[in-house]
This record gives sequence, structure tokens and C-alpha cells, in this order.
Amino acid sequence: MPFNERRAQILDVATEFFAENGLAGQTRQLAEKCGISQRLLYRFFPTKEDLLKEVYNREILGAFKAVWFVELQDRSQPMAVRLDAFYRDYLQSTLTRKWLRLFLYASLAEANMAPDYIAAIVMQLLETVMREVAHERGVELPEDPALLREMAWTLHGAISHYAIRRHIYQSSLSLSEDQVVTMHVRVFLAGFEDMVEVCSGR
Amino acid sequence: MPFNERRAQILDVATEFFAENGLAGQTRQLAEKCGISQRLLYRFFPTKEDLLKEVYNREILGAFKAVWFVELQDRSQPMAVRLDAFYRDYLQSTLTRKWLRLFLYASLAEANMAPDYIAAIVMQLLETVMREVAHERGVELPEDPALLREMAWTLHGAISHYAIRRHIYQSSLSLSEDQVVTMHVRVFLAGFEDMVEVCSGR
DNA sequence: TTATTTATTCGTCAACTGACGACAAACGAA
DNA sequence: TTCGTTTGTCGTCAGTTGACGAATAAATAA
Repeated sequence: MPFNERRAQILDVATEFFAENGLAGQTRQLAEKCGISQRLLYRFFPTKEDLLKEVYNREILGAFKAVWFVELQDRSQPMAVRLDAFYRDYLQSTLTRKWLRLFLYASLAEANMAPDYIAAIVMQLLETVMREVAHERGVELPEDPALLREMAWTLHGAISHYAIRRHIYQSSLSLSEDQVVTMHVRVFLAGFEDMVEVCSGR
Repeated sequence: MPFNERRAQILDVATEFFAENGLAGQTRQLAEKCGISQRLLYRFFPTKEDLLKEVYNREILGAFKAVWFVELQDRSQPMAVRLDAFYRDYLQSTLTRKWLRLFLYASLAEANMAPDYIAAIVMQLLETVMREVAHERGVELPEDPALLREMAWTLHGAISHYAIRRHIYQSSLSLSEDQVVTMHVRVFLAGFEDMVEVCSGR
């Protein structure tokens, strides 16, 4: 098998493998899953650490779509539609079992694998959501960016936690993903003015 | 050192140790942290598995206070006060770094370590919250228990996810825990009627 | 003091684990 | 064919790792 093809195959299998077995999964088992000898892995990746890093970069950091930021700010659509569309897609394409497990394993193992890059993206997301909803509602937002972000976490955290319940704890499966998204988005929008008022007045 | 005292000490150290290093942490390192030989561990726990099980039972399953259910249903207090008090305590005493890390490591490793018992407790919690708020507001709730629980998850998930951000991802640290709890509780209560209406009407 | 139990350690086994040197097989170009 | 490059495997090394038999030290009872 040609170099690049094999390498891609290993990365694919490794992603699945480490997501399921944790970052401590053994290279011999991984090789077996790839249908190759353990030794061959080391032709493509100098160390296990390098393989893990590449899996992480490809799967975790590559999961955010720039188009989301554009679509979230498309004011020709009502915010309810934008948020609904975004979180459906986000839940389907990013908050998957594979992504979540890798992300959690990495976060638990290394104190600062997740934060840096992710934090920046998510922060921007949170601020965008707040800005857009506030604009649509003609609401004045408080200054404190930390408070602002915490407000957006009301929605983002609820949906993220739903994904964790679903994929890590394996519960909360009786409603469909779309139903849950719609509910959380509606609840967030319905309580938005109250939330801003409550948070501003302290 | 007497048997029971030593055993208790090992359990304490082991809880901290496995929370930080994952369930795959090595018995030799654990023994060193206890200040004893590795061999001695095996006088108290037949296998590492048994030690892990005991840590899990003591630390994870024992973290829920029965009194919470009583206090949440104390209708002499307004719901805002009850929820605020409950979630402050819950965040402080259960959703700690130690508890969360152990819980996540266990959930990732074993498909059904968390669910069974925890799920039952949390479900009851969610239903209690919904029932009490609905009673205070004089609101009629929809029938579907899954939908009902998902509504309560709006609050419970947001706070749980805040704890994960704080203790696992190590972000969202600029606001105090109490501030965040108060905010989420207020937002939940402010949007409650809207939420129920929105969820009932589908 | 002596006997007996209890607490604790030493040393080791067998299986595992990441890493790698050496060698074989396949393949294509000259 | 021939030769070099690429793809691949075998076997092994050094360091781990859970587990445990046997010996030792300390405490307690007689």
C-alpha cells in the first residue's frame, strides 16, 4: 500500500481506537486493528506521542467550521433559525462520540491540551451569539466579557452537556437530538431579555 | 499502624491519586504516595480492581446527600432560595475536581459504571426541581417525563458543564462559583414559564 | 520471657509495552 | 535481468506492571 494511503488509514483507525480505548491504548492492539505489524507504525510516526498529537490536531482542532461564524451573523435569517441550524450541525459534526471521548481523554491527561486553541474559538462563538441575539432583540448588553460569555454558556453548556450525557454517560436518549436542540434554543431565546436584565442588575 | 486506620488512609490517598492519574495509575506510585511498600496494598485489597471499586463507591456514589431532596421541597422557602442553596452546595461538595475527574475517568473506561445508580438519583432530582418550580408558579407541566427532565437539564446541565469547564478544562474561572450559580438559577426561573409553554406546545 | 498474631518489606515472576535494528519481499526503472 | 527504493515483518531489548511467596519486624498476649 502506498505511503500516504497507509498513513491516512492508520490515522483513521487510530482516531477511532484512541477515542474508544483512551490515549493509553497499546500500539500493538492498534496495529492489529490496522491489519499491519506493530513495527510498521513506527515508519509513519516516530513515537506514539507524535501519532497522538496528529490524531488530536486532525480530529479535535479540525472540527470547527469557519462557516459557522458567517452563518451565525447572517442577519437575513431570524436568530432562532440561525441558532437552531448551527447547534444541529455542531452537535452532529463536532460533538460526536469520537470527538468528545478524545477531547475528554486529552483534557484529563494533559492540563492544557484543550484550552488554548479551543477556548479561543469557543469564546468567539459565545460572544458572537450574544452580540447577534442582542442585536435582534435591541437589547443593551453589560460590559463584563466574562459575564457575557457565562450567559452564552447557558445555551452552549446545556447543549454540550447533553452531548456528554448522550455519548459518555450513555443516557438521555429518549428525545431526538433535533428536538433537544430546538428546545434549548427556544428556551434560551425566550428567557434572553430576562437573563440580560438579571445579569446586568448586579 | 492499625488495620482500619491504614486502610482508610490508603483509600484517601488512592482517591486523590486515581482522580489525578486516571484509573490506570500504577500501584507502585500509589504505594509510594501512601508511604508504604507496594506489597502492603495487597493486604487490604485483593486486586487493584477491588481498590478502584471501593474508591468509586465511597467517593462517587456517596456524594449525594439525601437532605437535598428534603430541602428542595421545603415550600416555606421561595424556589429561588432553595435552588440557589442547593446548587451552591452541590457544586462545592459534589462537583469537585476530585469527583468529576473520577466520574469521567470511570465513565470513559466502563460503559455502565456511572449510569445506573447516578441516573436514578439525578432523574429524581430533575423531576423534583420541575415539580417544585411548577407548583410555586402555578404552572401546568406537560406529561412526557423525558421532556420534563430535559427541561430541568437546562439548569442542571449548564451548572454541571460549568463545573467541567472549571475543573477539567480549567477555564471559566473569572467569575466566582456563587455568582455563576446565582446567574443560572435566576435565568432558569426567569424563563421558566416560557420554557414550559414552548415545550408543551409541540 | 516466650509465643503468637499482626504489620510491613524484599525480591521476584510472568506478562506487557514502546521502541528499534536487521532482514525479507515487492515493485519499478534502466 | 538487475539493482535500488519502498513496504513490510520478525525478533528482541529495556523498562513496566499487577501480583504474590516468604521472610522480617513490631506489637500483643500468655
